[in-house]
Amino acid sequence: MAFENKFVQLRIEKAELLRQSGINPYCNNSQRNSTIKKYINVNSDIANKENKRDEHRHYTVSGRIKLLRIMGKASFLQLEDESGVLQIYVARDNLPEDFYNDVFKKNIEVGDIIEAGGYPFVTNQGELSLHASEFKLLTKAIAPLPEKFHGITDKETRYRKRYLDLIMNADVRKTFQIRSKVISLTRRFFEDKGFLEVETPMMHPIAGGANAKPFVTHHNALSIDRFLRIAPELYLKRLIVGGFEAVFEINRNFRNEGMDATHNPEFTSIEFYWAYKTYKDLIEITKEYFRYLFEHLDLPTYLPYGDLEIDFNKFSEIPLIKSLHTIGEVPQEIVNDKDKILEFLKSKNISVKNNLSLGQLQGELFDAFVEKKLINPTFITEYPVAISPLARRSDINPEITERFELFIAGREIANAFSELNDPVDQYERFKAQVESKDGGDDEAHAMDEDFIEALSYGMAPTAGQGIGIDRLVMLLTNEHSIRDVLLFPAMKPIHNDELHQEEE
RNA sequence: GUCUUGUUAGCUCAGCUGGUAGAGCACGUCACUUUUAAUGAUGUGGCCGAUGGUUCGAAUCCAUCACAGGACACCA
Repeated sequence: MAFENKFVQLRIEKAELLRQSGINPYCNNSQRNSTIKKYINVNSDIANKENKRDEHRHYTVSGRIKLLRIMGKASFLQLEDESGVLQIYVARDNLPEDFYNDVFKKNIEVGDIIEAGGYPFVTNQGELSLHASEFKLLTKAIAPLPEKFHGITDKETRYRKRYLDLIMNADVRKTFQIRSKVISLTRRFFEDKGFLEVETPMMHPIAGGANAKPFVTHHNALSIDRFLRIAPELYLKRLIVGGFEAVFEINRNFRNEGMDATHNPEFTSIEFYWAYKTYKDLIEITKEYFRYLFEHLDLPTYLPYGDLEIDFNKFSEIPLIKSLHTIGEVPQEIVNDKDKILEFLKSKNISVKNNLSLGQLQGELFDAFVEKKLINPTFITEYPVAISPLARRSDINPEITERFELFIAGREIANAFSELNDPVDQYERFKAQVESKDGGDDEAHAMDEDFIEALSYGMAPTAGQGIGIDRLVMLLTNEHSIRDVLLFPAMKPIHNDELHQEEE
């Protein structure tokens, strides 16, 4: 039952007492005329004034009481708004008669949202404060806040009740401010380059554009199932067919897979497509994009990430096959021989699925021996065709594609390629995917004939790229769980009956 | 999915080889007009995650389940 907690009960009683004495505990006529940050900036000169005060100035600030120290006839409280923290000095004799004793001391407590008006002064201890002559309760908090010193540290509570986490942990607010800035800067960067922001469907008849298990939903009026999109790729390419030459979309993708420190069922990515360009141009624009982000976020390009240190000035580039030997230390002579790779993997106790092609095995080698070693930003290029169903073949070597993935701190951050625009080749690759799907690979790409038809009308040579925004923000904020960069990460329901109610 | 560690008051945490449930903060009451996690006195507050088992007796031991953290696997 709601409100059964005894502390909540007590505070509800206080709200009732306030009502009875004519004070609305949820009053909304705020008179705020300054944020706390502005107050602190404007009054930074007070320390140098006579008596360390200026009674001619008057400000009204609002916020949540984070700390309260009642000392008889005077009290100090720490007030926090979005912009900062300010100490308020409240004394009995500066307020209307009986207000301090009957209202303030009895019914105001930590967690309440209040408003205080008064003049700036500096205390004996040297802290700029506000000397209150007006005091108003704006919102009574009936639930007590977590402990004032340790705050809230339990990760489960922090994720399930993010509002509490945000109230108690200023650095968490900071992380999400950076996240917001990254998205806003990303949008501006691409707009300034002449890209058009578009919105493509979230509900797809065929889950395409990536290899992943989709979520399924149902459209009642049409009696058909729809898939939450796993990637916007195929729709964005249709727009290139239609004549838009540079498009991007920043939005959510949904994948019905496991959850861990780097995977949430819904995650945010930017995908952009650029006609008359190749993956080589994407390497350049990616470097430029990172420079732009660091400059506008005002971040040093040498960033710590856990035990690692990442130099965002040091971008390097190496073909996948070459990286197997030079970075992964896989013997040079085996990397192009299926049987020798299988033998090698076996000797390293790495088991792989049966019937993998050479390209897939090279991918396995890369995952096992190279990926984790890529700390500074590294473009791995020239992926095998077998693991790149939507990428254009190299004109020089038809077994590899014009593709790169960007790795930072041992993690994939971006995936890009010159797009496959030969409709017949694309059709054949879909067919190969469908065969491996029939062979048991439930994440293989489905046939999308509508997309093939679109390609048939001709898509200009195009390069396209996807960047995982969540993982990028993790890098920039030194966070090691995707849940720490998602305001409301996916959580299992706490109670069993919630979990199974759908089945009944 | 596997392994592993957790789950005790609103919050942060103790609780040893099984023997009446503990502290700090918060909250109540009292004192205190320049404090800084204010201070001093005093008091209230528990389905010990859930269900079974072992035992004279379980927060503690065992099993199962739920949720969470970490690692691994999967997800190119």
